[in-house]
Amino acid sequence: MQTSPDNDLTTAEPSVQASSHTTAAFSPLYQQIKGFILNSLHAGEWKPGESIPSEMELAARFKVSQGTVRKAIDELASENLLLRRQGKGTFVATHAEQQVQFRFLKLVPDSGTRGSEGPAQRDIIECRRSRATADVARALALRTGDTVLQARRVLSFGGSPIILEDIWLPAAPFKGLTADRLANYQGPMYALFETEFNVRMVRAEENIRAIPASDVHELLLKVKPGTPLLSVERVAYTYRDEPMELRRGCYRTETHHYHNTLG
Amino acid sequence: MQTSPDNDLTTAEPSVQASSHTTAAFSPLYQQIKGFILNSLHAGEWKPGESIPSEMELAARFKVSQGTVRKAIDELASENLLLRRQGKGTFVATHAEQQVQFRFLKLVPDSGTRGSEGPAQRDIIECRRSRATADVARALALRTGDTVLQARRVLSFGGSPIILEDIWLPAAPFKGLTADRLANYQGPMYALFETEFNVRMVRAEENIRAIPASDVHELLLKVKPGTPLLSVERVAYTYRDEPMELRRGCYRTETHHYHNTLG
DNA sequence: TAGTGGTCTAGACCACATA
DNA sequence: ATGTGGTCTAGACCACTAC
Repeated sequence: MQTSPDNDLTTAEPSVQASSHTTAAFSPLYQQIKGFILNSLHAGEWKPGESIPSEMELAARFKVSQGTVRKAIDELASENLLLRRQGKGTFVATHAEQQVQFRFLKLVPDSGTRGSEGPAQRDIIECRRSRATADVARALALRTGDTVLQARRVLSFGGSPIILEDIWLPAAPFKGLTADRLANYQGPMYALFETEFNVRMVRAEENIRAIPASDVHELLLKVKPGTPLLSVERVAYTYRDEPMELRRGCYRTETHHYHNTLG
Repeated sequence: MQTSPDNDLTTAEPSVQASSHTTAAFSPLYQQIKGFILNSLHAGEWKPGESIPSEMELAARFKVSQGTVRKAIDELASENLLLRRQGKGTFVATHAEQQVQFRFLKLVPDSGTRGSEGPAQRDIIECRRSRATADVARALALRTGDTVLQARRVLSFGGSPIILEDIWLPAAPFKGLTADRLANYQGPMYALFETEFNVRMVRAEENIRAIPASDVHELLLKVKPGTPLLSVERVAYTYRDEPMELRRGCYRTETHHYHNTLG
């Protein structure tokens, strides 16, 4: 069986495991189901916040048992791509929820919890289209000179400027995003990407160093030149491991620290 | 059924889910199995590197189906406490394996892979018994003044001193560990803890900041005072979430960086 | 050949949410 | 009352490892 006519989805259905010959191309059924679900997520068929079909329905659609679908969903849930809610259904994870609001921001105040300082203040310093330099292009899998959107902003907590961030986005996937829209948007930036451009950040890599503050930092973060700052370079990826954002942050760590858990 | 006489284990068997009344004390069978396995690991019944009983045997022992045991083991494997090897069995994870040698060290060279600079050199600067200060006691869940083992060492890569580490261990669980033994031991420190003291580090929390180098750093890391360094404070935990090690590291980040993955 | 973990199924019952 | 995900079972077959 390759495809079934009663399947209303436009994408190709995963072919059922061929147990007649044990070649190297073997892939477990549940992995194929998982790949199919990933495709649908990537295609935007099910949007962040929405529910996906029930396990029973997916099982019927793929002509496998509920347990096999369950195992595929289990893995996607453990990767934070899906969210299971007993009695309600399985939902596409989103950055818009309060819980996962700061899933990618590891800087926390030394005392108190996040948010105990009141709401963060965000000041856009700069926002424009530009050309990718060699290192920006490499991080975003572009070519040098390709158009990118660039933004610079300062995040303040408790009235003090703590974070200076430079952000680069590839222009193509964010077609229609104006500097103005970015500057005026209130709310999590990753939520904007989801709702307006169907770009969901699912994973990120960060490289961290200690660097001395420059004149720019003195101006924007109100620190003396030479003050040690945490330099955090982040590349965020979407469903298919496509790099979609480069972010370079400079964190003041006199009153905050970067918290990490090692499993 | 509470316990069965044919169970040869000394520890209490998990009581089977009481489905007759749905109280708040409900806990799934597989969670109880998981707890039992955790107990055995904590008690040192199965040692790091050894295999645990097969799924079938555990299922028979607990009088549950293989699938229920499998789910318990699945979770423990995903938490890196157990390691499954198809055809061979399930093994207690260990820090002695080459793969997971540096599971807790996130500092990597900017170019090349870890180890491309040749083997790390470790120089013990100091190693002695002392009394816990207030902050050390708090981190290790001790009382101020309790005896701790303290060590200071420098790690060099490619001939350059990169890391200065101060390590504190509670004296009680490491009874018999002499400063001499620590200083002369070759190999991963966490492997020594496992084999000699049945203390396995399964999890750690790190708090990171940027700090200026002091005179001590100038002496031991060969940097100018004021040079930004990465300050990494780590508390490592064993099976029952007991804090067992406090480690304060200062990393030079001119040629290395701290790498982190955000899920 | 035997034993291990890995996949898959079919069906039962439970807990939770909603109508 | 119905539908969802959560747990548990019993059994089949496959893939890998070791003897």
